[in-house]
Amino acid sequence: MIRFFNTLSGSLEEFRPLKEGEVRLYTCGPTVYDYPHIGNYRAYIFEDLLKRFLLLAGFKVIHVMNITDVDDKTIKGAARQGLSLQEYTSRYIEAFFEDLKTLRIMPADIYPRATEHIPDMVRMVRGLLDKGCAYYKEGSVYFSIQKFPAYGRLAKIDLAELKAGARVDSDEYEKESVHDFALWKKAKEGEPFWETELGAGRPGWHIECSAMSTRYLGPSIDIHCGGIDNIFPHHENEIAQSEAYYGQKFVNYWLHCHHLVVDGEKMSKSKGNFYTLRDLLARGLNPVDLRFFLLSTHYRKMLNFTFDGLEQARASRQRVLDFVYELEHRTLAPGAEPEIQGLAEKVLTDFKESLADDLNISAALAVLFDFIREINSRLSRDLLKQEDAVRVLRTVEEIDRVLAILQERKEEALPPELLEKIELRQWARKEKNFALADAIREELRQQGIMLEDTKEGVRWKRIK
RNA sequence: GGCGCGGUACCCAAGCGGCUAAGGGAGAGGUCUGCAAAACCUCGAUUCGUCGGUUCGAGUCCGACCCGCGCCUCCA
Repeated sequence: MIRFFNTLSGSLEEFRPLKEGEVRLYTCGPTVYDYPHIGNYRAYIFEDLLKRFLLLAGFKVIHVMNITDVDDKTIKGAARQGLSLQEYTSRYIEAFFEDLKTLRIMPADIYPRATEHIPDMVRMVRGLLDKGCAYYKEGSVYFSIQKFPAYGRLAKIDLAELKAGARVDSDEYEKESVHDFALWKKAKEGEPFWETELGAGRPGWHIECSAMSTRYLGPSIDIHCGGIDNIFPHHENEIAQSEAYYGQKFVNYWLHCHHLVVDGEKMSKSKGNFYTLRDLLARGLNPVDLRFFLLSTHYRKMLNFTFDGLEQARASRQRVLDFVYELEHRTLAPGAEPEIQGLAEKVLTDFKESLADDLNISAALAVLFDFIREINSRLSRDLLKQEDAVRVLRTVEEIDRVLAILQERKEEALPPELLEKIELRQWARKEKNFALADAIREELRQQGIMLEDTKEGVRWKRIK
């Protein structure tokens, strides 16, 4: 049984897709006004874990992720640099896709862009106006939350308490009630706009997700994800629009990822306390280590980013890599031990079951590490045969369909002059000229190559 | 003020009423090795923010309190 924590009910629920064996997944994507920071990627990596788990569990997954390429920030950014909106955003879109690849995040099936779905949004806004759930005010269209009694259910916000008080709304447009939100914003001097039946203007932020998710996934979908900060008002508003328009339940399971914090404070653009993936790559970080770091803490738990934490993740992942390396390079006796097959099967089952429990990654990783220790132990006692090693490797690779933290298959080639040095060192060792041998090893270490002497011969790996 | 999250070993982190409180990192000792590295073995919280309560039995449920954080405004 698969269980997820549904923000809507505030509790764990058994997961049942609308259509047997298929999952319709919508995840809130980036607003492409800048390079995303690694906090943003925590959310995308959580969604990647979810998706990969569902695939491993045998579901067909239809995944849509939007790209917000028109909003206040993109408009401002483009204007500042004297670029067209499209020129400005295309850079960041490209960078985003590059980052996804770097972090081994599986691509969505469709990446709809707001600017390419204006008609869908207009149609919805028109419909909401017709139903009396929206109104015009000085050329803009607003959703009237009074017309949607369930408003506040997701965020558990009481409308009465939302009244006037608290904070000042920074929106520059006029509306009837403070918490009504813009569906369509009237064109402003010097800003991009679309000439539509609603008048000249551009869409509000929330409507795009409603329009684009229903466009590709239908009016009701299985899972909708995002960061915890999207709950209110973004997702609350999406529910209001979509359900008011279609008259049926919009999303069955809302899954939200907690924040990445740095020094105990939320990482965010406005606070300036953020790192982009590029920042970290420039520091020599291995992106897959970052992936593992972001992946290995449960998605509903706040994660504190520190370089020490990153180092711990690196070391932890290295243990898995060393294990795989060992299995691939050890010379073993032919045949198979009887218990290995059962053990491998149990590991896979336990791994899946752990994840089935609201993506309990800690438990899942514990299964993997227990397995590694068990096999290593047999390895050191010469209790593993050739066929066992193959089976164990296959199991780890199966697990890695979800984790995606293993080394790339291709063997990296070392420059010939380095290979020559390794040869020379082998000769020196044979001659018992250990001073020379150690000097060469040290020299290679300086160049980021670590040598290990094993019964099977020398092997090298990159450090860092 | 309202809503919500977290406080488990030196660090990260599972556990959601009951076998000896997972797992990873770091550390200590040992085995192997020319030396390293990796791996293996052993050690490491009589204790789970504090104080009460419920229970035969509580990190695990209830209450109060302390500490840290998030949302209520664009934000993953």
